[in-house]
Amino acid sequence: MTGASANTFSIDDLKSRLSTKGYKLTPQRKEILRVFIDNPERHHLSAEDVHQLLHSGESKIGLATVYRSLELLGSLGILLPIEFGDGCTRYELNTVDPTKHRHHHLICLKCKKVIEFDEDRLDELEADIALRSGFWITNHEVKFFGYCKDCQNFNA
Amino acid sequence: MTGASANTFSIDDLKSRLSTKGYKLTPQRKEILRVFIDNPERHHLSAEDVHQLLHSGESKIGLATVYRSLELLGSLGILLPIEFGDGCTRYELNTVDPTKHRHHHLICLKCKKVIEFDEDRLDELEADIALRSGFWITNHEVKFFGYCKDCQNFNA
DNA sequence: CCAAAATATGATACACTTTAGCAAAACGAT
DNA sequence: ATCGTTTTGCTAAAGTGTATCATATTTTGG
Repeated sequence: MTGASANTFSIDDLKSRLSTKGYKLTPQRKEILRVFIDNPERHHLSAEDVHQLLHSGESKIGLATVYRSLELLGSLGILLPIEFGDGCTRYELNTVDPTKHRHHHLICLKCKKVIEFDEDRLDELEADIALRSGFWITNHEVKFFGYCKDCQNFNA
Repeated sequence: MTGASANTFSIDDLKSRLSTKGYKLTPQRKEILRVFIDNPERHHLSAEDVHQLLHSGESKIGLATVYRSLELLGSLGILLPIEFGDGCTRYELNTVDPTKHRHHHLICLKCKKVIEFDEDRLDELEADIALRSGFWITNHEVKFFGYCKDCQNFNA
């Protein structure tokens, strides 16, 4: 037990996932994954965010490496990319258990606040769509747009 | 009746929506909306797409104006912005009837094909989330990622 | 443990989408 | 028709992400 919750990935998971696909375990990749593991409250991190967080320590990982590593970790299913329409791709830790329900995002159109909502309820719809379309669905993404409690009084 | 389906916006709708908010009706804005109305089979248009389609005619509308108009039409609820993760914001015509169910998008991770699925079934979930979070939800967006019929045999 | 082969990194230049700034033109109300 | 305001078009520039390539590191096989 290395300290990570049983619900998310650990550095050990990283090692095995990399090696089975022929990728190498480098200190940079470890550090980048650690940023996500060690900052459970700061998810939705962009490449620039990760780069800054790393450099606030004593790391000197190049920005290009951050971009490449995030994409790699995404392709391994360790991170999930999300787009909030703010001009950059953000990532969050995936859950280890693939049967686990996903969460949705509510995005305030005024203050840009993003809050999470822990309920899925899309299994039935997903199964139906897969059946009718012939798609093999591997993931889904749901976003609700609107105005949060603090902002909804100020819209004409 | 100007020829547009009763389900989508017409140039007349554009005029009234603009004037009630103090915006002006310009030929550029009319032409840009017309691109969407006249190309029902080509939706999911990016600013660059619209610019190209306009210039394949005899129009010489500047790219910056296209960007500004798309954002304006989006804020008026005439167009809906969508992000497919291909590096640009795309737009599609909104439906006039706000109670009309929205459609979802299935995105093939291999060939990048986007197909639409005409079923919503999120009303209950949306109402539940609105109640619990205090959000006033104005829109939602659902995307399913996976592999289409043609591509799902080639993934290890 | 060492050496060779393959992969990864870092720095920089580059591509691409989108925004900002400003002078000139166009809209619409009087 | 005139005036005030908005809009356009051009161009420069910001910002995110990718390509290149020499150098460094990891892994594998001896």
